[in-house]
Amino acid sequence: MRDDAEAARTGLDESRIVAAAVRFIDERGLRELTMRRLGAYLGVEGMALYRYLPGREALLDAVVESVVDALYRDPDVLLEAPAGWVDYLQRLAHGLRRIALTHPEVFPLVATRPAAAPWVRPPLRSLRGIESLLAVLTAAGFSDEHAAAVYRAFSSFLLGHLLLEVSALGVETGPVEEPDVAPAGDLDAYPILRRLEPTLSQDHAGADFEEALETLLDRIALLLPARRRGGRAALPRNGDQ
Amino acid sequence: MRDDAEAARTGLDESRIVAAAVRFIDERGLRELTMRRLGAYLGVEGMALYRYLPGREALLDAVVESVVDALYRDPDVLLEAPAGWVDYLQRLAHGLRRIALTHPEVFPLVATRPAAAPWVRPPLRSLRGIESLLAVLTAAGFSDEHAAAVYRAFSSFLLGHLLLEVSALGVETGPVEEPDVAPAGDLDAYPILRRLEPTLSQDHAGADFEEALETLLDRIALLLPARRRGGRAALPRNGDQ
DNA sequence: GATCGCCTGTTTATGCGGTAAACGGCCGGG
DNA sequence: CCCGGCCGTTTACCGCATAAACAGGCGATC
Repeated sequence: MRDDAEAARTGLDESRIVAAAVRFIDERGLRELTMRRLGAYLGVEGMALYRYLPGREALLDAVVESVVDALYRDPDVLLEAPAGWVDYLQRLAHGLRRIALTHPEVFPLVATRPAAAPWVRPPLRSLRGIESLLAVLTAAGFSDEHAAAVYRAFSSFLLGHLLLEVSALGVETGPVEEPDVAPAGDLDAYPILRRLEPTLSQDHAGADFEEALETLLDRIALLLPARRRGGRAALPRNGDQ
Repeated sequence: MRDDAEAARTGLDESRIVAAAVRFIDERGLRELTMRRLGAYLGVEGMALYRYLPGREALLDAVVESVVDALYRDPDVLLEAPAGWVDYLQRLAHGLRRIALTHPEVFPLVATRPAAAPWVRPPLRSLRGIESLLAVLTAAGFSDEHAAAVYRAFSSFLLGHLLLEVSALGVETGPVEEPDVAPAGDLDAYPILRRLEPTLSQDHAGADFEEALETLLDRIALLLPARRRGGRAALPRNGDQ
């Protein structure tokens, strides 16, 4: 059924399969992903994938790893030679945010798939990435305990903000949607919500992310002895409305 | 096949089904939940559930709603008559954390299921809850924009912290686990990780949550004119190590 | 250059999942 | 006493993940 011309284009391979899965999810959503459909997407029967992957779960793990590892291939992020811990955390945060926004259908997987070890905190899932983060922090003068605390705080920050940002993009809604009665028409019982609805619908994701990131960095800087803060976290001015 | 004695215990009902689903998930995990299995759990054929629910998705939605609404049935949370916005946010945060820890297998559902409206930010999923939150904030003197900003910041905070806390409980791991070679034995390539592993494995979730909550509340208080802050967010002392 | 074995993708088959539709018994009102 | 409707059951369908048997082409060996 499948002959020469097709076969040339085919040429399976784990990395090709995973890349196709990522594109498939980006295009059609995670819930559409099926072994058979991914096979068809690659011009192949579904069962062919099992020659390269043990099963569907392994495929999803590989998808997550592939997407997260893009951080270390991104020239803008270059996590290996950072100019100080602040710069490092900023690049890390922006790099992960870029990944989340590039693959909004994949990101929930990055965020919620069970981790390899209990201390691996999504969305920072790569051992190499965590090692690198902790190395930068301890080199910058954070104690082991503080480095661990920063890692925890940073991962919570990223998970909360990015998961909410991508979910606001309307990810994962089924194929056809039912406008039902009216879009957001049942707010009559909730007067404040009704009044604030336009305000709530405004997109502040970028600015919120930046502001929360800066605040977190300031808070982290306070863990360091004053002389090593690099100008960060001077006395906060009060009443800045 | 199923006769009198059994039938007496049966007596289906949407709320009974949803409650059973919550218990089922708590006991066996989300991935074990199946219409047929839930039926069996209730002493009934799987198809019987379809008389009360349109389908599996609707069941999951109802599970989420049921778990979240427990907030408003909890006498410790009493969100209707709060003593000030700080107290309100603290009760809300602690109430949700209690829910997350009581139903760790359900919480990822609360956190990631597509919301009814784009401005509904998990894990705060109930219109009533959001209305109440916004009412308290605006009554306390926050502008509409600030109230919305607080809502956004608070939901990000809760989502990040609670999702990570429950996922650290080892939720959703398959039935049998493969210790494979050794538990966390492949750290040889990551010396800092290896050194910090005991530190990272310590459980700081409760203290981290409290500290991040207090910090967030301080930051929120700065949005108010100084006279309305209720003693919160005085000038932060510097260098508190 | 012919043969053989392996690598790769295909076919076939099993069991389970969600769900539609037809079914049948029981119960309360006429 | 009958009958309609409510409720759970049965039967049936299709798609999914996956195991296992299969086939064809291609390169290595003689």
